[in-house]
Amino acid sequence: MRLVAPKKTRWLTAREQKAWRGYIRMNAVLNAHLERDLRRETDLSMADFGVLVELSEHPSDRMRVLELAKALQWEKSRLSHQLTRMQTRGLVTRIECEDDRRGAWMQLTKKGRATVEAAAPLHVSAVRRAVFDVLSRDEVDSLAALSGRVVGALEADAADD
Amino acid sequence: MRLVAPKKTRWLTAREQKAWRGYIRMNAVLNAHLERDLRRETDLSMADFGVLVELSEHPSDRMRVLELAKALQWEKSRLSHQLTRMQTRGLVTRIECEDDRRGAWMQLTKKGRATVEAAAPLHVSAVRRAVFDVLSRDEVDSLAALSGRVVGALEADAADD
DNA sequence: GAAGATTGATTCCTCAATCTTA
DNA sequence: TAAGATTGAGGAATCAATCTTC
Repeated sequence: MRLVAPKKTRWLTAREQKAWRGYIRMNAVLNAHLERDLRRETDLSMADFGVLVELSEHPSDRMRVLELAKALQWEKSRLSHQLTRMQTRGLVTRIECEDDRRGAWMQLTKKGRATVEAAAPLHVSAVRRAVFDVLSRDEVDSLAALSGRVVGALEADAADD
Repeated sequence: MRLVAPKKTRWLTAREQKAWRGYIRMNAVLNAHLERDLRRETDLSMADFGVLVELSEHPSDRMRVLELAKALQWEKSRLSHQLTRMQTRGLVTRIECEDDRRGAWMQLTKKGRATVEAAAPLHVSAVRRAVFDVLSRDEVDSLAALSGRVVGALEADAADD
């Protein structure tokens, strides 16, 4: 026998719904826009670009696979498939890891670095036009703050396992 | 011969970078979390759920395919494939359109309605816990406002074609 | 057995081509 | 010819299973 009543659903208030639907829609529209733009200008997907940027910001243009997966918040198998494809395109190479022979380093190639350096300004411009030219200073700060809070809470939860 | 110097890239300022990276990460983390949660609890993907919700909010639980595509901001072929799968699972049915024989209505089945009604409270709770329990009133309003602005600008641009 | 990573099957998304009716 | 919609092929993402080294 149940000792407590089933918890009644707390639906979203009108203002919460407005925020949530807005966020969902911004996501869909913005992603689609940036993806198309990047593909048109550079022959890279956002996924490709994300990997390249991450690598390019690390010492010697290289990272351990798992480290990269964590940075991108990707499943490791997704990353593995992605890296295989990028390898055949000559954007990255796999390097054996000396001290831990299970693991591997992913290294940006010359072509990979040239590609990301060519793509970055174009992508930044697209982001600027779509987002930062449109938002006020306060809105920008608020976006940073609220993103940090949501991510922080979720990661704190995930730590309780 | 070029008459103007190549436009120098206006990189993101520190605060803009913070906001942008935060947003990207929130996206990744939040999507992954909500997707997993919904799948675990209901055997529905976010894509499935989105379609069901949209239909359930329209008169007679039905919509024209293109109308649905626009509401979800999806490519029509993606939607078509998705609907085919959902049809085989018995969540929706296709109904011929009387006045325009090219088109079709998508109709929520009984099972579809039951499914979305069971899933909705669970999903809302997940969203509330991850987002709205964490944000202040001002942040919620700001999220709504900034989303609206970004979407508005992008759609205004798209109209210039 | 667990950690680091890959593979294969399946599902899902995108692009271009197609089909039918307006 | 265009609008509403589907199809098929190929590329990308997920899940479970696997392989190797710790």
